[in-house]
Amino acid sequence: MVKITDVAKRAGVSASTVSYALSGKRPISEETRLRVEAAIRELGYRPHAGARALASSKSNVLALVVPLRAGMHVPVVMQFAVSVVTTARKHDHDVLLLTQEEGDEGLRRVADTALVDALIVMDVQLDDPRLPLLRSLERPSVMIGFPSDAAGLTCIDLDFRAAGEVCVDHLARLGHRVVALVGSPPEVYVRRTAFAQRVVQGFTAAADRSGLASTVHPCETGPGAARRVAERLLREQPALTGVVVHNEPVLEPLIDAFEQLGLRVPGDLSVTAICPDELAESVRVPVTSVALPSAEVGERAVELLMRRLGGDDVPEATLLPPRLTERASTAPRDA
Amino acid sequence: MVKITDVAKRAGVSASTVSYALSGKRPISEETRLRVEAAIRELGYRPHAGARALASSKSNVLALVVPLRAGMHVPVVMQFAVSVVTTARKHDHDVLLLTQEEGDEGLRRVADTALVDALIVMDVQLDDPRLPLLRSLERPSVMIGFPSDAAGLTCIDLDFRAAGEVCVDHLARLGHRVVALVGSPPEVYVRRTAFAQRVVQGFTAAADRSGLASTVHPCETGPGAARRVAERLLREQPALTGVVVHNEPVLEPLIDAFEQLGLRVPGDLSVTAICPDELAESVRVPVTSVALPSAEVGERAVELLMRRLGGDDVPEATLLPPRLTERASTAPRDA
DNA sequence: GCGTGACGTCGAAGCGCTTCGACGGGCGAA
DNA sequence: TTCGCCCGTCGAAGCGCTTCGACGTCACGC
Repeated sequence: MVKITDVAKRAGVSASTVSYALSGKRPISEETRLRVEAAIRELGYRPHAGARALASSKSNVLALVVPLRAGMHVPVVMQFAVSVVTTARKHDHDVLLLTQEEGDEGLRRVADTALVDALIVMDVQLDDPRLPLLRSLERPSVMIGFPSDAAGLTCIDLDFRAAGEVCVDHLARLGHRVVALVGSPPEVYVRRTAFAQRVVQGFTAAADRSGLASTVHPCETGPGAARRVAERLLREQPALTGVVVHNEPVLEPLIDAFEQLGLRVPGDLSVTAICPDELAESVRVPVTSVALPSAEVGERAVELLMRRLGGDDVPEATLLPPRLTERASTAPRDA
Repeated sequence: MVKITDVAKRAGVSASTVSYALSGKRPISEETRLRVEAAIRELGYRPHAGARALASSKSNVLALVVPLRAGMHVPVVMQFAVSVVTTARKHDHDVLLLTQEEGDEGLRRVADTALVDALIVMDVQLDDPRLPLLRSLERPSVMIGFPSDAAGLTCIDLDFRAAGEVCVDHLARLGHRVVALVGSPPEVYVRRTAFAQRVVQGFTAAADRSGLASTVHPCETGPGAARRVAERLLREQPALTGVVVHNEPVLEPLIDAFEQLGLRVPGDLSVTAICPDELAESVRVPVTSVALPSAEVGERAVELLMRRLGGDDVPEATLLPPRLTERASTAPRDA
């Protein structure tokens, strides 16, 4: 193994000079720096991560806690993880993968052993049990999602409340008067997962504000469940003309079910969704949707952490405004 | 920060004794060990990961390289990753997440800086460009999938060739004489991804062996593509009664398309798939399938690495035998 | 009764890097 | 010309842990 002293010897300087040439924390003359760089290249030198972490008390590793519970849409989680890794690398950091399963103990372990410098936590619940721990940890963390009490924590997410509102407003503007929300599976609400609740709030508030009749229907995944919800909607709300879907796997089967029940989309029924753009685009009838910007959230989350690691202050709450893209699945009511 | 000397002081022993009590690498009297453990608990001591890595030249971290290219089925990747993390934790290791994107340089970096002790590489191609690097690395690695030349490398995967054979054999046993394989998107073959190729080989070999007429059709994802493939199959092979699907996202749309074209499954057409069990079970007509045992592969991959890190020899190739589960989508030809 | 091990513990020497204080030389200001 | 300062570099002191060799003690066998 080639070490920093080997490089120093070859470049004819001291080890500390090599270190400073690498980190840039002290001025080094152009000439020396070039000699050092050449030596590094010639010897294929790589600083030892552990030694670095020990001496500098910085591991340059971020922890990412991913959820694996029922009702989470996997591609979104994956896309998010990839975006975190990619962004972390831009800042010269790596990412350690933790599962929800490990719980508090896992977070405490990687933080206390100085394995990681900071943490990113996904799938936050309103009353998340990890909050006290995260508050007490001496390392910065960013949560994806908003607990009810976010004081002292850095959080970021799509503004799901606004997303629910935007969907309703869009339908209202098109003249729809009776709307329904097809939501996530029941267990997601039971767990009080923050984002699902907020969509409901936004949806209901916007409907009330515009004087629309509205109902909310949690929905299991799978075509069977989609079919049942569709039938139930038509039975209970015969005047229904606008639907908001916040449940990725059910979106396509639901539209299928409506059409099989004799309703054309968007002729008889306008459908909007809160889901990743790729999904909205790939449905047979491209769906007007509010994008789920997982990549952007991941990127911003890492950047928030980097700023905190750099000692900067960051806003506690970052709410990304919803962006609605009109596609083929919505139309004026009288069209 | 509480360190090992603090623990030592409190327990009235030397630091090395604490270390040995923790690692068990030298005998420690019951009594002393209990005192040390008490001190650790009382002080909330956690060994510093970097210091440990430096002193022992073991980081207790594994690198996992995940693919993010088109045509990969995301839930499978995710399930695999989770199983790797879970198993690694059982062996007191953590997992560093790398993306394919980082390429050779990423692998070399984490290996050479001693950030990780070993590597797991997914989505191996027949002529994978990373092979020379992996061979030259001083750290053990396990590949998920088989390149054409696996000499000197540890590989593990489902036996995809046998999986293709098992599907055909099942159809042949049911009396089907004309079969088709609906495969992964074309780019997967162009990249010469190992597992896709092997399914084709097994499928074709088994069909030839049993004297079945057979064709192979790469297929894009999405309902449109499924529909087009279905139409094409019926046009080109009117006598077709058996289909093998090796393309997760297309499975359900394809069955829909067949039924819309007037073919009942399994009445007119028997369908078998190579896909995760959950998917096969969740289709409207539960599909007879060969399971994709991602969790098991992940677990075994980690265990292979652990044995290699422990200095044991392991077999270069581990092929998991296919396991076919009969469900509702296949029936005798004359039924 | 003494040599021989095994057992249990200690001290010291690193592991490879960062960082702090110091120091010599050059230069601008007085 | 001299003082002071900044630039560029060096040496030494750790960072917190593991591991090696050594040492005292005790039990056992002859």
